[in-house]
Parts: sequence; structure tokens; C-alpha cells
Amino acid sequence: MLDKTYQAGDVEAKWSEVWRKHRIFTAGVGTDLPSYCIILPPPNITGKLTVGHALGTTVQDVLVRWKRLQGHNTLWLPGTDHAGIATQKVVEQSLESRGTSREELGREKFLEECWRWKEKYHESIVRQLGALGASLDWTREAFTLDPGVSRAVREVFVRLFEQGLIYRERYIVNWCPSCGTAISDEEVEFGERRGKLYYIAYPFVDGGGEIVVGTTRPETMLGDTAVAMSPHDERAEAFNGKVVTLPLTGRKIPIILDEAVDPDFGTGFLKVTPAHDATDFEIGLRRGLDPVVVIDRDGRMNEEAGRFAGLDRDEARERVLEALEEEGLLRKIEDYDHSVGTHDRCSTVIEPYISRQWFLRMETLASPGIEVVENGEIVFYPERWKNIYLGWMRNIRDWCISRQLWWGHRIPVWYCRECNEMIASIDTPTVCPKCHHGKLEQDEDVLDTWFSSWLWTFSPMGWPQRTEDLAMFHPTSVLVTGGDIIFFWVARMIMASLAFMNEVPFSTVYITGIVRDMQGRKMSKSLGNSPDPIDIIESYGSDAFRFTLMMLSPPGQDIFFDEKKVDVGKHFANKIWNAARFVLGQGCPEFTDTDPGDEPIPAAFATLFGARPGGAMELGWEDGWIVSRLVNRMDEFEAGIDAFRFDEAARTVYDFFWHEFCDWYLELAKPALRQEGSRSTGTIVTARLVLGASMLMLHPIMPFISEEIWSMLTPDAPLLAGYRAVKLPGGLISRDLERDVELFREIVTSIRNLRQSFNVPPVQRVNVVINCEGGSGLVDRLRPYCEQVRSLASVELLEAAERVARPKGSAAAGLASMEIYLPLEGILDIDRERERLGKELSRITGEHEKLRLRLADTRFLERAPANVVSKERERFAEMGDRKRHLERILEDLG
RNA sequence: GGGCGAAUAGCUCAGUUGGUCAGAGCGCCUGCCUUACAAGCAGGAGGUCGCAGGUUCAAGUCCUGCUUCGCCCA
Repeated sequence: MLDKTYQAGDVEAKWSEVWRKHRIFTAGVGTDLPSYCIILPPPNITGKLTVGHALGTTVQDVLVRWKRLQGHNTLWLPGTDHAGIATQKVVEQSLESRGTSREELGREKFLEECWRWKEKYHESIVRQLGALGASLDWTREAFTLDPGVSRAVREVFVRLFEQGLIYRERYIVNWCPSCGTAISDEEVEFGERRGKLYYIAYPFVDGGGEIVVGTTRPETMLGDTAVAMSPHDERAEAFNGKVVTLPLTGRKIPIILDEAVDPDFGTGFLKVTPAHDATDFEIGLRRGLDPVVVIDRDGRMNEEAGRFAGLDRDEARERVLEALEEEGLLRKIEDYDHSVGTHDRCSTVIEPYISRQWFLRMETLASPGIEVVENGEIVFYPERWKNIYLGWMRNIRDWCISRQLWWGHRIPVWYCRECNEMIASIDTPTVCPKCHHGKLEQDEDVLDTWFSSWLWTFSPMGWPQRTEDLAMFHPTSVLVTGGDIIFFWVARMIMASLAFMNEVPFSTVYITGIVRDMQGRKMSKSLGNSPDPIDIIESYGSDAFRFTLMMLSPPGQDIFFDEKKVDVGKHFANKIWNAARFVLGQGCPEFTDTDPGDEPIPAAFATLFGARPGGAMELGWEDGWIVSRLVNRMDEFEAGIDAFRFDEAARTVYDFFWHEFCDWYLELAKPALRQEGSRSTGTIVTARLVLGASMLMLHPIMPFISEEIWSMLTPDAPLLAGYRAVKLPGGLISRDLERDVELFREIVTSIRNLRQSFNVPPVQRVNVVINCEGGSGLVDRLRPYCEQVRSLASVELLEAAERVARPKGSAAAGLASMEIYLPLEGILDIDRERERLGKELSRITGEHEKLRLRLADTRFLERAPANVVSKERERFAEMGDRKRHLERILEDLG
């Protein structure tokens, strides 16, 4: 006997194992099936996955499972990312807690530590993905530091180097003093900070007065090499070329003119510190100023800072201010909010810093990337991301790709100690090609992690070899990721693929919303505000979690996630389980080889399950109706998935299964099931058909429970996860039948409503009279449904006829084409009934009047399309009917 | 400073090209342990769709301005 409540844990463990064993998710090679490929955005191996990852993963799994069911040869390629800075950081922290350090260990030992870390978190990520039911092809798994992928990275570096697109230069970069490395512009996060604007006097050398500069970073004055003014400043002519003494240092620095200065900011005088400010650096280049570095790579003042040497930059600020105060040169301090750049990985304030770094010229790479999005070769969902992408691509700047780290792809450049030749090479060189000496040293730096991830659509498939996988699966189909890495990753993948594969990396980019906690904060590893998906899965079930994520995620909308919301999915899974329990408990039809004939339902059954139901079979209107609804809903579901409307698809299957199949069909089926013989056989066949097809529809979203129920429906059939969907035969939809059943449901609901309004106990059977509109043919139309009205509304005697009088003392409801009477002799409170119906009447009358006015408006009649007008006419007539019926009921009431 | 998103029932959110679009889930109220399911069933209450204008025969939906919140870029 099946459990009364659904036990997700057992079922999920079972099927994960079965799927694995049958290698269901291993992509085929050499097949004629259309291919469909998604690459999993490789998670960082710094920690566990968040609910945000669970969302992206589920979206991908839904797409992949859907396409697999549709008969595609699917590849969903898993991988992980070495995440240079982040991993190095966490490993260093763990070393620190053990009382040692990276430097103490040395490069080699440190990297071993990193690999150990990688193994540990890789394992937990794999476990998490497994628990989610991700149908990834693990036989093709890749890691960004794998030998193959690393070789692709070197290949790309060398090619770009040889094309002159990669260059090495001393330049001002974003420096993280805490991580001790340069980072790219994209890794800098800007935020408003409450700060001060300090006004400092710089006296003229000749003793005649002073000028005052305004700055938010007074400690950098020690590195000033000029004071700049706008050439448009009225005072420009008077001051240009004069020399001031830089306080605290005694350095003599000139006043210069430069367009970069905003004459309206502060005093109009800008202190120029080329070594510690990007704008000042540019000014310095233009005006030939030699930078004076006063802050070193740890964020401490160096010897150039004189007596401030050795101080941390924040401390130095205080001391400099004190010193200026002492010398009477601090003129003014104002509150001032300004934007401060911090490192997105550690929130340390970025120090602009001059150092020798490797850069990649982006402009030539970007233009084809702009074109393929402009011409629609790559489409973004939701569309607005397209503009964000294009905006960035059109203003692209060179990419600083070197990092002063140990964990990552070491830059494949060697320097000859004999002749200083610089050698970029895919294979490690042994001798200098120029002077043939063997004293070569490899560049100490590693590459930005994204320099390996940007190759991710093709490097894990064996590029630069021309592999079968590349031929079959590249370009990939869809990329699913978060909007926060469009610049880091999506844009760069597009550029890389166009440059090295000569084709787009994917045709569609689907951007998921961001998962936030209920306070609106993004769920992240660093904040620690994300529940572990594993914990959610343990208490709610994977299917429940997946379903909830899909239901909650309209495209482009962020999700405010609360664990309690997963109840929806859990309840749904339980509902499915119980419906299946009920259907399966009714027995199984015989299977036969005989032709199912023309009857569409047995034919559909045979198509779905690959086995024909045998035995004499009688079908009722209930069966025709639910199958008609099913086919409609399956079409809706498909449209939802194809439009990336996972929320709509989820709602469709939910509404159908719960509210149509369970609430109505299964209730309608009960009387038939109580009969023996052909009638119950027909019902069982229909119920199993609809249940099975529902599992097929549901499978992409809820793979486990659907597989479980499918297996119980068809012990000999193939696994649902590997099922190749078949199109159900046509002729299953009947609009007329659906319309009649609509009316039937309205009648049942009205009677139930009347019963409850008058507190008729559910068990008490009542009599009902339906007065149909004369000459409408309704009586005949209703006849097939009367039995079920009695069954579902607990009616003893049901009379439906034309021109029947209202029984004495009966409650009534007015529908468009009929009045429904519920005789309640002696129980009926006439006054209350009059009030209830009066309220209903005034609502209907209002609606009726509104429509009357609209239809009396000639402008409406002239300008509105004909179908709208006729629709409104129909509604007007319907409201008129309802109104008339209600009025007559009230009249009868006296 | 520029751009983008959001504001709809007590809560969380749907509502695709303007014309049954005023909805769902949760919560709430009433009645039911009706042999699939109390994680359930039946019925019900609850919203001038952020504010102010405008376009239109017709606006939650389009336009303008404003308010509040969030994000991105400079």
C-alpha cells in the first residue's frame, strides 16, 4: 500500500541512482537527432551553491529535460570554476587560522592546498546538483584548470599575443591592497560613502599668497606633482605656469591647465596625483608629469611619503591632516558624499596603482559581438538586457588580464635571463629562440579567471581540436545565467567564440532574476543569507523546491525567497501523489494487441504507453471532457516553455492537475468507478491516460515524482527521463463539450452555494428544480449531465424543465439561461433571501446598465472592431437574462 | 547626473500586443475527518490596480509628470 503522504526523500534517492546507472543523461554522438546543448555556468569552488544557483540550475534542467523529451540529443555540460581571487582568499584565510601563510608555504605547497579545497567543495557542489535532480552529463565534466582547458587558454593567449592584441604595460590599474593584486574595471563596485572634502592651502613659491585645493583624499597630496585648472577658468591665465610649494614635502610643483578639471568643483584647483588616481594619471600622461608613488601595494605609505612612511593609508590621512593643521594650511572641512570603489570580492577600498600588467585590446574583438546581437543572431530574454549588453560593448575598455596571484593559469610568457627576450608559447619553452640560452623564467602572474571561463562554450569540448562534440553541440542552444555577469562572462564568451570558433557561442541568452532574502538582499555565499538548497530539499523535497522556483519566477523579476513559499510545491507534490494513489488503486486495464479502433481515447492511451487497453470499454462525457482539457493544457504548457515563461508553464500544469483533473474529473469518475464492467474500464483507461500525460508534462519541472508515478503506470515502459515524446492523436479537443461542461459546473457550483448559504448540512440530500428558458433546447442539452449534478451537489430529485413554477419557499439562483430553485419549505428566511438576491440583482443591474450605455454610444459602435461589439452585445443579453431571472425570483418571493 | 526595473486583495505575486483581467497561492471567515489527499474538500469575505494629468469609443495595460523602493552605468 502506498504511503498516505508523499515521501520525497526515498523516491528522489531511488531515481537519481537509476538515472545514473542507465546513463540517461549522457549525450549521444553520431546520431541524427537534432542536438540541444546548454553549458552549466561553472560554479565557483569557493563554497556551496545558493538558492540563486538552484534557480538557474532548475531553469536549465527544465529546458534540457523538455528538449530531451521532445526527442533531441541533449548535452548539459557540467563544470566548475577555479575562481582565482576568491579561492586564494579563502585558502589563505584557512591557512591563517592554522597559523601559517601562503608565503611561508611557497607557491607549490600553496597550490596543493588550493587543490584540496577544490576537491572538498567540488564534492559538495556535485552533491547539491544531484539533489536538485540536474540531468547533467557528468562524463563530460570539466574544471577550468583541467589540462585540456588550460591548453585552450594558452592557445588563446598566444594567438592574441601574436595578433598584437595582448600587450604588457605599466599603467594605472585598480589595485586591491588586501588581495595584493590588480583587478579589472568590472570587479570594482561603486558605492556612495559619507566623506569629507578637505581644503588645503598650497603657498606660492615666491611667497605671494596661496591657492587652495579641495580633496577627499588628503594623504595622496604627498604624491602630488602638479595643480591643475580648467583652461576655461577665468583665472587660468593669471595662474598658469606659476609654481607652488607642496606642503609637508617642500616639493615645488607647477600649476597647469587641463580640460579634465571641472572649474565649478571645489575651488576650481585640482591637486594632481598621477600615481594614485586614474584621472590624474591621464592628466600626467598628457602633461608629461612623472608620477610619484607614495602608497605601496599593501596600502601603506612608502619612503617617498617621508615621515609618514609605513603608515596605513587611513592612518596616514589623519596624520597628514594633523600636520597640515599644525602648519595652518588646512583651510576648511566640508561634509561630502562621494562614490568610492571597492573590490567586489572583499569590499576593500580600491587603490589606483601603477604597475606593469597584461592587457587585452578589446575594440576589435567587440565589434563582431555587437553585430551578432544587433542583427538578432543572439537574442536576450528578457529583451532589455540587450541594451545593457550593447551599452557596455560599445564603450568597451581594455581588459586587465593579469593577476598577482598563484592560483590560476600562469601566464604563458617566459623571459630570457640572457637577452631579455619575451617568449609567448603554448608549450613550455626550453631555450630562448633568440639567443638559445636555457635560462628562462616564466612570468610570475596568473590570468584573470574569466580569461578561462570566456572559452567555456568550446574549451571543455576539446578545442582547439575539431572534436565530434564541437561539431555536434557548438554553437550551444541557450545560456542561462544571472544579469550580474553579463559583462564578466556573457559578453566575453560571445567575443571569444566569434574570435576562435567563428560562430556565436549560443543563440539565446536567458537571464534569470536574482534571488533575494525577504529583506531584499541578494542571496550570496559571502553574506551567508542563503539557505543550503540541500536543507530545503530535505524538508520539502527537490520537486517541491523546483516547482516553487519555477512558479515564482516570471522572467526578469527578482524573487524574494522564503523557505515557507516552498509549501506550495510540497502540497502540490502531495496532491499529485494522492491522485495517483487513487487512480492506481482502481486497477489496471488489460493490455492487448488488438487494434484500438477509432475511439480517440484508447488510441491516445496506446500512443502514450505503447500498449493498447483491452476489454469492453464505455466512455462518458466526463472522459471526453478531461482529455479535451488535457490536450489544451499540454499546448499551453509547451507554449509557456518555448517562450521561457516557466511561471506560466508551472501554473498551467498546476491548475490543470489540481483544479480540473482532481477537483472535477476524479470526482466525476467516482460513480463510474463504482460500477463494474465496461464503464469503469473506460474511466480507468481515461484516468490513467490523463495521469500519465500529466506526468509527461510535469516531468521537466518535477522529474522525480513524475518518474515514480510513470513507473507505476507502466511497469514495462522506458524511463520517463529517457522517454521520447509522441504526439497524441488529433481529434481529442471538443469545444462544444467543454462549453457544456462549463455550464454543468456552473449549475453544480450554484447549488452548492445555495446549500451553504442556507446551512444545509453536506450529507442532507435536497431536491432541485431548474427552470430553463423556453425554447432554448436547454432541457435536452442538460439531460446527460443531470445524474452528475445530483451526485456532485447531493441532490435527491432534480427536475429540469421549461416554464416550471418556483416551488413554494425555495431559495433561488439566477443564471443566464435558467433559474435554479432549492425548495427549503419552512427553513427559508424570506427577508434574508430577499436581501441576498437584491444585492446580486443590483450588481447585475449595474453591469447591465454599463453595457447598455456603451452599446448606445454610436462612437463605440463605429470605432470598436466588430468582434468586440458583438461580444459586448452577447454580454448585454446575458446580463439582461440574469437580471430578468433575478427579478422574477424576487417577485415570486413576494 | 544618465538608464532600467518595481508599486495590483492583509502577505507574496500573476495579468504577452488596450476590449470577461480585476486573478492565484498563503492568510482570514463558515461548514465538512464525504474510504486519494486536513499538505485535504466545499462555500465565502476582501482591491477606486502608487499619485496627478493626458490619448482613446474603451486604460491595471499606452503617453507625460510626480512619489516611494531597488538595480546598473558615469
